[in-house]
Amino acid sequence: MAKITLRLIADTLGISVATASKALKDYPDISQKTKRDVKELAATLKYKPNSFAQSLRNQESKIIGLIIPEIVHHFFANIIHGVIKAAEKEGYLVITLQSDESYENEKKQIELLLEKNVDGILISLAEDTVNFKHIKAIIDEGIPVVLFDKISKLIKCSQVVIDDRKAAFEATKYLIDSGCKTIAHVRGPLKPQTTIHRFLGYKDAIEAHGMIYDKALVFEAEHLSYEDGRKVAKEILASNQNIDGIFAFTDLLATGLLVKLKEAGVMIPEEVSIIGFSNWFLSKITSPTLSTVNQPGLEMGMAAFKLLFEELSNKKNKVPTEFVTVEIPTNLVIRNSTR
Amino acid sequence: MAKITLRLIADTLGISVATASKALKDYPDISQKTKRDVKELAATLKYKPNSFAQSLRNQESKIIGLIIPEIVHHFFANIIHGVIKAAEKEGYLVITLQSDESYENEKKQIELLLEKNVDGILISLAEDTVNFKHIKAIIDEGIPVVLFDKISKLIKCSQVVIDDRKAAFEATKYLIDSGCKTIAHVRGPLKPQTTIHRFLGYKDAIEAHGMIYDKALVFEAEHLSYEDGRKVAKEILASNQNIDGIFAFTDLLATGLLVKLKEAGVMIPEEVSIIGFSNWFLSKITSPTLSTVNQPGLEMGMAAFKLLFEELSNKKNKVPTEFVTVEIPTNLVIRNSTR
DNA sequence: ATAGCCACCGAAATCGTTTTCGAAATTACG
DNA sequence: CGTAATTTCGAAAACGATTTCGGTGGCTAT
Repeated sequence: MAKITLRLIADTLGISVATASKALKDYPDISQKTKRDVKELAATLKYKPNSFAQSLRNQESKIIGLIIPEIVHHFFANIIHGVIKAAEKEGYLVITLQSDESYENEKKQIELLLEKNVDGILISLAEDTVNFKHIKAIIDEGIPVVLFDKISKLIKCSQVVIDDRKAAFEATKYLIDSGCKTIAHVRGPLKPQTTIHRFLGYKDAIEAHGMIYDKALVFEAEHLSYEDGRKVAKEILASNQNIDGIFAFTDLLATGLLVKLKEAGVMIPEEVSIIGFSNWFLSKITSPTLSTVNQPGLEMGMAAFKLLFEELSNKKNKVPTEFVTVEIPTNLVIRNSTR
Repeated sequence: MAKITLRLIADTLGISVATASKALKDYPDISQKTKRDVKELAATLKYKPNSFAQSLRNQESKIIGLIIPEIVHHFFANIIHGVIKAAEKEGYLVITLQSDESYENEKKQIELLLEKNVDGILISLAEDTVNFKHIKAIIDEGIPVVLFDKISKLIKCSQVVIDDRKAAFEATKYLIDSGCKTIAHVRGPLKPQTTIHRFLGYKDAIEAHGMIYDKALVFEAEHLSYEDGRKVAKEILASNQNIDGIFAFTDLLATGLLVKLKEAGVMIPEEVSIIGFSNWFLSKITSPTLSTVNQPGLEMGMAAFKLLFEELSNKKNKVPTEFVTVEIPTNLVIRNSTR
């Protein structure tokens, strides 16, 4: 069976390709009858315009790229879902790529996406990425880029973030308000920029409530893993500081802390309150269930696409885009690991 | 700045577009000098072939589609990762779409992918999908399709699966071998076809080891949720059957069971052994940690792409493909919820 | 009859790359 | 020197859809 092209439709109807094309797109200079005929035939033949030809002609692919550090990750999976969902609504499809937190991969993958002529790119920066030339280069080429979550203020483009500092402040404040007197913070390694923000939020809250910030109450986990949560729990137990509240950098750490402390006979939350960060799936199934800060991945993904979409539309209409930074609100999810 | 096209390169070098094109692709009928010149200029101008034009000419997009029921899901996230990884190696990019377990969405999304002229499609069928006309239709159109995980034997194409029945058999056998005398099975709703296979594996194992299959030991969870795991745990407690081993349809159910039983004072695994299915992330952080069947998503994703890639290559070389069903081996992961 | 004005339609250029086929230029060889 | 065999190149035809810019032909108004 032959391919269904405009040519075929035109020939069987005895009209020109141009007329057929215009009929399908409701050009005003085509008679009603011709339009009907063309549309009918197109429908019965199940004509699908060849996207390559369309893209070549219109210089747009209706495909966007999405680069994230890690796919198998509750938060990023939510991001992917949000992006795909929002994109589908506007007729865009999404090519997803994983950078593995590597700058080199990130660079390579941007190339791959550009080779496929995606209309725009959504990126959450890899931990390794300290140099932004590769991002700036594509922006200069006129390809719209929107950054989300792992962003850099040094890059001039629209961004989607949460206010880590404020969220950390709220979490710590909750511990204080619920009666904790000696509150520890378990932070992550230096690499993710969020580490410092959440730490500062913790410090802000301590100091804003008449308590004294004490360096000895800040513990560092080498990796953001369950195992390292357990390790830090041991340190906390050994430190003999009467800690009765812990704000952990992320749920996974918090879970490690929680389980290890429980194993050591500590009552959660009666003796020690624990609050995590991200609201991963697992926080619903620890025992006790984990209080945490909800980091809304779905909303962030959707917001990121919307920004990109606007920029794409502006570009088509030759309207300049002014870059904005959208902040997605977080919220405390109080469960049973806090008083 | 003007676009970098072959035309531009050809003009500045005073040669024809045809020659420039051939020089870049090392055609034997181009002199070394010309090749050098063209390649050099292309490099300094950062020439990137326009993929639309290439696709239009070559009738291939080097993009494949991936449709899964749910992105935010540990197993499927692994699948996505595997597919993307394997595809990237062969120069393919992946458009991912989520069917939300809906047949209608699945149909629509296949259309979207076809409109974008993907070279092939990878699908894990939605629960709602009982009719396979839409899949057969695209196969008949000559678009390679590979099914994985949620498959149907009624569709003639390559598939990637695990042997649910065998895996369930092994899991139940482990319970028996470790001394359990009264083993319950918590199954899911009827919709996922795997429900029946895992149930049969359980039954096989019971009967193969001189035990008597007892319907009263099979509990049905309405949804595959943590909450429903807890609900079933209550039923189990109320049933007074001296159950000392449970094989659950999936880790989430198992976790609900585990937590609720523990809350009720049951010692895990001393009094009741529990084994789940899938080896989700959460099985590493329950307490006790959960024994389970590892369902290797990454490998399945990679295998699925490889099958598709072979079929794509065959198609290019006009070699017919014979469809195969690849079975990815599962393995027991014994942790602390079993004796 | 001529001009003016519609309503419809189509030829052709364009998007950028690939590949066939033939032509030109050069070399080899009897 | 003439002919054959190589090299080396380019014109042109795809691949399909879109859109501009003119055409027709038919009708009305003067």
